[in-house]
Amino acid sequence: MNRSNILEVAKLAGVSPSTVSRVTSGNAVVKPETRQRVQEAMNKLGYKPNSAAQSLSSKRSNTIGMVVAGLDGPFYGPMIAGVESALRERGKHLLIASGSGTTESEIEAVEFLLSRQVDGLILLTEWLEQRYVSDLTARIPAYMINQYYDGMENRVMLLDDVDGGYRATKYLLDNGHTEIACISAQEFKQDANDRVKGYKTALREAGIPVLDDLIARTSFEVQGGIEGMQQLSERGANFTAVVVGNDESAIGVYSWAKDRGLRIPEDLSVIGYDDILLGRFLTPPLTTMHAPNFEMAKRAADSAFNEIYRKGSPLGGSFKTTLIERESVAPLICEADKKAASS
Amino acid sequence: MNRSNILEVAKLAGVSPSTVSRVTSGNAVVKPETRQRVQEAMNKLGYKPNSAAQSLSSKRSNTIGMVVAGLDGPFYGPMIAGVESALRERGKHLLIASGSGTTESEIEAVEFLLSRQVDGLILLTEWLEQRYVSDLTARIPAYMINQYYDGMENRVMLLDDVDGGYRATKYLLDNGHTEIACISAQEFKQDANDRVKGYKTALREAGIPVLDDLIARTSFEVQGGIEGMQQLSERGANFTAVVVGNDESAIGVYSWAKDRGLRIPEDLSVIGYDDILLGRFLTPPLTTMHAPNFEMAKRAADSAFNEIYRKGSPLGGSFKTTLIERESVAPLICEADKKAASS
DNA sequence: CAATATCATGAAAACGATTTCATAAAAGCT
DNA sequence: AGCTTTTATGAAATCGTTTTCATGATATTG
Repeated sequence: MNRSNILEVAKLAGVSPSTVSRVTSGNAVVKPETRQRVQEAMNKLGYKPNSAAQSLSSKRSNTIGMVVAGLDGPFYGPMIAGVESALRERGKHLLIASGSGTTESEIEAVEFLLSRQVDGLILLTEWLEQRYVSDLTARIPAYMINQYYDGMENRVMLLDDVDGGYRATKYLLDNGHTEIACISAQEFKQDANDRVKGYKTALREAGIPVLDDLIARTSFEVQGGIEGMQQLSERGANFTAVVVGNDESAIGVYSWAKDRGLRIPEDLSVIGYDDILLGRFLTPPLTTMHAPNFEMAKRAADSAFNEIYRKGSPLGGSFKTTLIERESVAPLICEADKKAASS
Repeated sequence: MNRSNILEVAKLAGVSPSTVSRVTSGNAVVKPETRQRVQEAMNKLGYKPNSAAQSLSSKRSNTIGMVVAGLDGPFYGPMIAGVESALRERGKHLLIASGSGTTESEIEAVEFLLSRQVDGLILLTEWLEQRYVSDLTARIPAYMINQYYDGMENRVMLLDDVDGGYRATKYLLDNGHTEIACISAQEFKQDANDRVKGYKTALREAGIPVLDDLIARTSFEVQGGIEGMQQLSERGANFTAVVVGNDESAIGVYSWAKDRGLRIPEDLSVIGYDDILLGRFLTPPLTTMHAPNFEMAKRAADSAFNEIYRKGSPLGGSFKTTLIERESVAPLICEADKKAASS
């Protein structure tokens, strides 16, 4: 298979193995004509460096590990794709390990990757604790997507969830709604909190009092949407629109509404968050805040590459959502007013 | 980080490095009390074998490569999860590379993995050609999921698509439908062909003539469903139910139907294939044939492990779909008849 | 033009395991 | 008890690179 090694190449090119190594790794000066000869020899032999030997010798695995919280969610795909493509472009490898909804499983995934001597880590986790992550970053460069930890601002790709929540709510306000509910995930979730924060800000800014009764904290799953609506309705809350923490739970809201004979958007306007593939095919198509997941993942990978293999400085990033207008939000009042509001 | 090496462990345990190696790799006899001592030494030092050194020395990477056709589809997640979990349980690693809808990109992904010296390959590809795959399997053990290639029966995890297509159609027939259309993907797709084959068999068996006008071959994407319906309608075909090649294109059918004011299932019964997450949340929830993707992927990994690391013989597998009854199929005739048919 | 700085390369020592071969000790056999 | 087989271990070679150090050749400088 990979028959030829660096010695054969060296012999054929009439140089020493060291020189061949300098050519392949690219991080040393080689006289152009020598490089040329070596390259020809490599082509002729179909030489590919043995990566195990490279890793052993250089103490680098040329591999980045990625830990994802789970693999069945709708947005892990694009994120993995983002990291994979960025890394592959640069000849680096991606090792994936997935958790399964618990802190322990995520830690186990991290340790598994660590034992494989990855050069860096990209974390797309949900349950890791601040303390653990702090310790971890002392051992290895770790980049986080959409999860904030103290003291590592510059290795975090952060979606501006406050802004996202704010703009989602604003869109509803602009459509004439004033009684707006909010369903989001648990209090210990940073992103959930931020989205709620944006929701509150938008309301206050519009001079509308924030009522705790209109806020339900459940989870980011389909079931969370159902439970959220359940809670709101048990409290006897009145609202014409709801800002949902993510698209998956918006599906739950749809399902709850259907069971109750509530029409969307006529009886209830719904705005989601994430922009998952399927939102477009719900009935009605879901209006949502698009999260640039692929881009964030790509940036995390770029950033990791840059710091780890190019000795650049760590580079975080802040990303904004974009409003995707579809059909789950209806203006509360007449057309004329709507135009006035959006202008 | 991974400070300690095999020598330190050996010294602490009072044995030779060879013996430590025999303990860690587990494939040699070591006296129980010696093993015990070595294990204690390893624990005390927190020793983890350096996998690069292992690979270099043993000419094994302990890594299986997986090539997926893309990363955004709804079923890659579960499949990757299946492979990942099976491999991790056994201490092996998973390297992923993804294609992007072309033969070249898939080949590139394979070669990338090969250059990383993976010990085996799991292929979840769509565009690789018979010839290439034949050559490939001469170089490295490769397992296929849901894709059949000549001469490698025993390394293929095959979903019985003929049976699936048959049963989907049968279900429609049992519901009293006799004018049943079929939408599936291109002729060069094995799985698409098989599903159509099952459809035809069921029809014939029921004494219903198979009409080419009722069969549209487009693609397995949402757009494929839309185009399929378009074609059927342009031909002026009459039908009360449609067997769709997969759930994604069923979404297309839904969308086409909605645009035309066609109600599902009152005006048109639809049955899908795959059982993607979102089917449950469509309006109406999609009746479909569940494909055991996670299990197939897991089995592929088990099989690869067994052959590659345990010198077992290659092991293919055949899997059956299960009918998931939801609400997109309605009996064509009265309730009494339906009961009679299903009994 | 000598003295010095820079460049391009080679020799050889790691890197940390696995594995073959040899051998001493223990067990089995007649 | 002597001989053979089996079992458990160690010594040493090996895997294919990278990298440090040394060195000869070139270029630069006052």
